[in-house]
Amino acid sequence: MVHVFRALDDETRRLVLDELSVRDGQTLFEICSVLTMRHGLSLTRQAISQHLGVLESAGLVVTERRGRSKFHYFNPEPLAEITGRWPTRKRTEQ
Amino acid sequence: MVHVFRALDDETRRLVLDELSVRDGQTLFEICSVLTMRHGLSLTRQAISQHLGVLESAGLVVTERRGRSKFHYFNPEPLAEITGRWPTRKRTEQ
DNA sequence: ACTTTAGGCAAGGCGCGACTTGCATGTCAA
DNA sequence: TTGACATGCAAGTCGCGCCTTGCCTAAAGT
Repeated sequence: MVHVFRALDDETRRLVLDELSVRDGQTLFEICSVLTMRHGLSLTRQAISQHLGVLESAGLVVTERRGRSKFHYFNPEPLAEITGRWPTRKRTEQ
Repeated sequence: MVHVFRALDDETRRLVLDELSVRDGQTLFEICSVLTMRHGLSLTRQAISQHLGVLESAGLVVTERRGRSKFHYFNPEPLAEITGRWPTRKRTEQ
């Protein structure tokens, strides 16, 4: 089980979440190609796969397998832990 | 300049923000002792100092120096980057 | 059955971040 | 000014995370 904060501490994983926000339910290869085309990333398929594993372990991505394809969906629920941990207020006067 | 996501990817730094949320404007030694007492941490003063440096570099902590003391204040503003990056909606149907 | 396609598993390299140790700087009190 | 207090700087160790390479499993097409 990977912590949400650690999952978000990587620009590639954040870009993956960006992409899934635009178009949900993409496969590994689709994510690979769109990351290469639109963001100039040159990573191997395994690298992206490991990133997706981290995101899934953190609960930020849920998957569904159909045949030989695996579809990835963005799940924003764990983000609530971040927004709820600290009160969003202005700093107090000293 | 440290990224907000990286600054938050450390339980010690998150505890520091927790403590500053409870009582703002603490010095390095105060943070050290309260982390040791209340959270069972056994870190050196330098370790905590480096953590505070990361938080300050990320903009999550602002400081003010008076004499030989340095006071640390929690600044929640950078957290907006997290909450604003991804839409908080339920996942679409496939 | 054979090939192609989509993905998984495991080991290794490599760099960076967390932490420590030691010394230096600057401030306040007596 | 001398000593104690609060913090800063720098080098070094060590573990872990990111990425690659290589091989394997399984589903679909022909």
